[in-house]
Amino acid sequence: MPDQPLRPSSVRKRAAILDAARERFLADGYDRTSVDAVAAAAGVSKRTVYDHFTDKDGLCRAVFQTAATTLLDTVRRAAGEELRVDRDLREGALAFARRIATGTFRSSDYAVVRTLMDHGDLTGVSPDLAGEPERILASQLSVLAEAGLVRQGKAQRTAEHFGALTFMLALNQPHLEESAMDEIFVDGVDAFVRAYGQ
Amino acid sequence: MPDQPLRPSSVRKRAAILDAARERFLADGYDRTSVDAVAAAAGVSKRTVYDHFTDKDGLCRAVFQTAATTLLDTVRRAAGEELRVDRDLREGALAFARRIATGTFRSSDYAVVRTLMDHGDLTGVSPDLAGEPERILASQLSVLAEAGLVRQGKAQRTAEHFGALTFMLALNQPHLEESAMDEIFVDGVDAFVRAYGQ
DNA sequence: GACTTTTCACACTGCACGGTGTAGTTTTGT
DNA sequence: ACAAAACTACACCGTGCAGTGTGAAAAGTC
Repeated sequence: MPDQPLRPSSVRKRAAILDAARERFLADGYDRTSVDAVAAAAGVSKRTVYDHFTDKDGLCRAVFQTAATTLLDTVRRAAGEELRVDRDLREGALAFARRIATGTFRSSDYAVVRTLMDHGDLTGVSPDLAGEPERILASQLSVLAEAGLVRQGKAQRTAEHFGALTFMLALNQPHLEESAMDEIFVDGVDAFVRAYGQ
Repeated sequence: MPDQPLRPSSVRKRAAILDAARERFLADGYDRTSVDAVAAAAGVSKRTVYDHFTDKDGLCRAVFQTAATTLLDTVRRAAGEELRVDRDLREGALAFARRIATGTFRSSDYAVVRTLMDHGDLTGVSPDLAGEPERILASQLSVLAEAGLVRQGKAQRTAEHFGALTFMLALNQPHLEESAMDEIFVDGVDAFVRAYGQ
């Protein structure tokens, strides 16, 4: 089965469409974004969009899939590498937050996932991705808790609180300067450490 | 100027349209909600909708206006009456959260405001309502801070953290049971008191 | 250079929906 | 009872947009 349509230009165009779609979806929302607009933004014929993705919903699913994958990957890696038992909690938590921000905010993956989540039929795309980042974080926080660095208790809730004090707050603020975002993280981590550190 | 169209039925229909619109907007989003659907849900002719509100955007603004007004009113009253210097912080904060929930979640005012905020031209409807609840809360927290009940510092940020740990978390959870929501509030207030109480 | 795949421009269909016009019917105040 | 105001049913227009068909051009492969 040599059904590998790996024409390099094809791959490039596909990526361009995905990028443009993510950008447009994020800026204008799924409904307000026309496929024509995506095609134009990608510098591609509208027909080509439909050649790569069966319909608008399929395009949406692909964008979501991509963003979700890199998001989860970033969270997993950052959690494992920054939230260590041999490190000061405040320091590690702040580094974690910053890594998520630079790794997913810049490419808008986090925001895109939140934006497209309820919109469209993402059923089956990523099995209950909702709350998955928190679950990953919770599992790592459990490790820290057993080492006595973090207050014992509901790990899931602890993770939710961390996310609320940092990412959620940052995402709910539109037009955010780099410095303002970092201030949110510093303050959020500060409050988190006071509430959950020991 | 006898330009008072205060026909009682007219008032009732107007309210019915507003209610139906809020419900539909919240369930399906602004774009996915057709005026026909609102009219049907309100048990009213489509033409009547356009008689009361010039266009879909006007309807949106009216819904937003209404929700925002009751939201701010509820926050203001609850903050003044529950967050008092002669009361235990945890107790007051929990009562505050619960009052906001029963006062605005049940009628979806909080969620509606957040949903319609970016959508449509709300310019001039409510001058920078974004963050206004937090500002009210911040001002009340300042009072508590001066009484030594709450950690001194950026009052605005403190308010944001309270909101993040309670309302934001509750709103981001769809299909929330009454008991689950209360648990979120209890845990959130708990964390808040540890981080900001003294 | 011959062959295949991919892309493009373009024209076209169908539909959902925002918004209007109108003429008749119901509600309501006096 | 009467007239004004409010409402309804319904037909209608325009538009924006999802999605398709096609045949020719371009890009890439061998």
